[in-house]
Amino acid sequence: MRKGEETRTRILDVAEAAVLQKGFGGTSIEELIAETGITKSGFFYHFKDKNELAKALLNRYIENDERIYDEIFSRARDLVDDPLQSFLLGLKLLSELLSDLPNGHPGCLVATVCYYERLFDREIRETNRNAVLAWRHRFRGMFEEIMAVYTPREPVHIDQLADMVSAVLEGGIVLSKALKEPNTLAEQILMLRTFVKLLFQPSVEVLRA
Amino acid sequence: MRKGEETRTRILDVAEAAVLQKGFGGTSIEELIAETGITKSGFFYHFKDKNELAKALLNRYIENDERIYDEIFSRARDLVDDPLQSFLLGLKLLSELLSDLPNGHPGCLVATVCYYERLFDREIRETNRNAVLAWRHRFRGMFEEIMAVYTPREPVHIDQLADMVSAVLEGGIVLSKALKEPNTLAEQILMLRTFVKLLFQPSVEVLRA
DNA sequence: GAAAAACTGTACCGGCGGTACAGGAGGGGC
DNA sequence: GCCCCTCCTGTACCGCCGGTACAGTTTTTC
Repeated sequence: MRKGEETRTRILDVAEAAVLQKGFGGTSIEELIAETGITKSGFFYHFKDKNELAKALLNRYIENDERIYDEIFSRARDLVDDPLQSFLLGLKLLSELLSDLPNGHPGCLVATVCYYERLFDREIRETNRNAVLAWRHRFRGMFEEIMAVYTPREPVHIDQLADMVSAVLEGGIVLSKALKEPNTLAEQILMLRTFVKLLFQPSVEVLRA
Repeated sequence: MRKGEETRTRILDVAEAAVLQKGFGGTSIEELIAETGITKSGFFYHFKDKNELAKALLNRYIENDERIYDEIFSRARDLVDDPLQSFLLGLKLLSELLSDLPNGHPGCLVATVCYYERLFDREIRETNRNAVLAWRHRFRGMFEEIMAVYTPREPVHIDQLADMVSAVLEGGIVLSKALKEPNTLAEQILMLRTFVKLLFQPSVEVLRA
């Protein structure tokens, strides 16, 4: 019971790194068992096929992802009262966390899955979709709190605004990986921060009035 | 000579659609030749291996991509004189073009390649990197023209601002695909447009003064 | 110490990427 | 009318990989 979990985790660790570098189709089971130091039979004891591995990988990734956002934004919430300032601080903390990653962001499994849709069953695609909807829900909640206090200087749809956070994150990851510039992702988060600031912060002129 | 080009193009067409749906690793040569109606020998006459296919695919994709941006933004340039208004119009045209795609954006090969890095040789990764740098260069040029006339309301690095266009595009594609909501991409472009507008347009308050 | 969990070993299948090589159809130039 | 070049087809083969099957063994847990 306990030992099994550990091996399973080790397989998932190796698999996650491999999949983010080579995609699902480019990652062979043989290579995973070689690196994990397990036999093929051992692998199939834990996962009945590659699809099941993908499912476990994606679920674990999403859980971890959610946990990180929970931590960052609840910490920002604790430090600052105002919802706008708290969100801006959260983005700052996020960008710092991302720029502290030594080799850059390893890649997002949700993006990997969406570029592999036809290879997986409906359950995985549904899980993936729900992960993006959860991001939307999370950021939407934050923008609702902000909009209860501030009025945006331009009309925006709140869901689209929430999605923009996810979009800049995903896009930033792609750029960072393609450019081999780890910092690009953190910089993009800060660009997004500038946008949110501009959108909600009363202008100097208004304050003067 | 003529016939060969045609077959080659047909292979690339089939391969591009397949790769964007299943990734490189998930796309088999056998399936490509089945759909193209060609034999395996015929395929290898045109491309000596999968890596060469990837190279041709990526180069063609990038060229086409550049062509589309050229058309859209030069058209916007013709219609409007002011560099800011011209860029905003370009984003509008781009979002319209994207929302007119019946099945949504099929996916970006540059993103696919960056999630497959370890599978390809250095040449392909370099090509991919240069494609992203070309986007940066393109949008940087536009923002330079804008900044010659307008002053941003918040301090921004011009390269990061240029990268944000690419980031929102790439991120929007990921979200659109994952959510199965074709419109999300177009909406994100318009969100970016709102940002650029806010960043450069003199506020109402200033105009009143 | 027994039962259950967590594996190992072996043998096998079919699909796929890739190689090799021989040969043929069709068109353009001489 | 012949030749050569491009553009393929056909056949045979290799080794890797995903996956199956299943019997046997070690390790953990209670």
